[in-house]
Amino acid sequence: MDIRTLCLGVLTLGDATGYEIKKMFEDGMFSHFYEASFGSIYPALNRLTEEGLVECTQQAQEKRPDKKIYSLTSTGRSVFAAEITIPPGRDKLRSEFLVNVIFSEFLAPNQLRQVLDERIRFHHQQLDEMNKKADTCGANPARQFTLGYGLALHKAAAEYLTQNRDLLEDTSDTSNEAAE
Amino acid sequence: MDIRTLCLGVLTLGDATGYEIKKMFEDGMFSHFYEASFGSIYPALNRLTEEGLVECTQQAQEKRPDKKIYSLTSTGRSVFAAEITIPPGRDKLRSEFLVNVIFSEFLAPNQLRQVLDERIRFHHQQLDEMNKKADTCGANPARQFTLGYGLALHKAAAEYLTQNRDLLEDTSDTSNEAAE
DNA sequence: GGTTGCATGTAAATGGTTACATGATTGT
DNA sequence: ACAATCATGTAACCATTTACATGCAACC
Repeated sequence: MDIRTLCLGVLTLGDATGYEIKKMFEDGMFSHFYEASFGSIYPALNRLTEEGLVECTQQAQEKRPDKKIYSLTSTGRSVFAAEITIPPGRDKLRSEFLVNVIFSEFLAPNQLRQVLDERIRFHHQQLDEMNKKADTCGANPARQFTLGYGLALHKAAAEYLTQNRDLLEDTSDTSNEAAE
Repeated sequence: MDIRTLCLGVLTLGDATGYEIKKMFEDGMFSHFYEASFGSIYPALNRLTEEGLVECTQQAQEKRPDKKIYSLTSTGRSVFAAEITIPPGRDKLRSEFLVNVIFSEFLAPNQLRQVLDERIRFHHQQLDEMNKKADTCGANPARQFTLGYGLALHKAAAEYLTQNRDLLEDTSDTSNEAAE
């Protein structure tokens, strides 16, 4: 699944500009499980327009570039509907954090502590953010579900890290003794 | 963090061939949070050899290509040690599953059911695999920790999905009534 | 007789990011 | 004064995947 398809998906929720779509990946709905930069979104929208899957109505603005409001065409909608029925592939994850953990013997104790502190702080921050969003998303069950999913996982992660970090940190402490 | 660095990391654990490194990403230690194909590993090892970060001793084999056993040089080890102290970037995730969930109104009820069933099955399978590995990894606290982390997250995910799938599925059922 | 495992590699295509270019407005 | 927000876009670069090429051995 590429950015092109994701853009179609976003537009099923209502018309939007490229800039607004970017925000969905930055703060919005998708921010927790997908990323996309301007450099991929704008070309995607242009290509989708050429292919007739979206339409674009230009809206002149005084001192800024014209705002280009994209909307899904009926072709676009059915292309997306077809795309979304393809069984989802595996999640793709790259976690530098877990690489750090696996190779934590290479880290000084205070560095490891910092990495773990920061990670736990991050999970708590995500929990806060998601709790705030939970009110906003009202009666949409899909958004409630994904938010709940995010909450459940960040909570589990934060708890695991808090409760088990000593497994990692005790060893670095005792490695002097253990080596002797 | 690129495959090059990951290869250095793997080699800190002992000498290995490209083929063996690939297996680490397929079944081994890294399989749960990183992926890599031959097309990235072999060129990475060649480049690392050119740069003097790894060494390669060829081992002739009768009816197969020579086995190339790579080992870390001291330069390689210190380059890796430096690399690993860089604070980890954010996890990069792309979850087609969650895209499916967000846009689940586009799925027929039985398709959605299948997607959720499959996902729950997947988490249980991962739990099984990790439980099996837990015995194998003996006294290495870093591996125990990452495995425990994986177990905690897959468990939380499986539970959340099992307990809350009706949030998604009830709506598709009642959408006929709600629309009327 | 077909698939899996062993073992290496390359070339093309993919799909993205980063950095640049432009520029007013609003908030700190 | 400086950063952030709004708003679009391009070009160079990057890392990686996919598909191909080779080929025997062991298992089912």
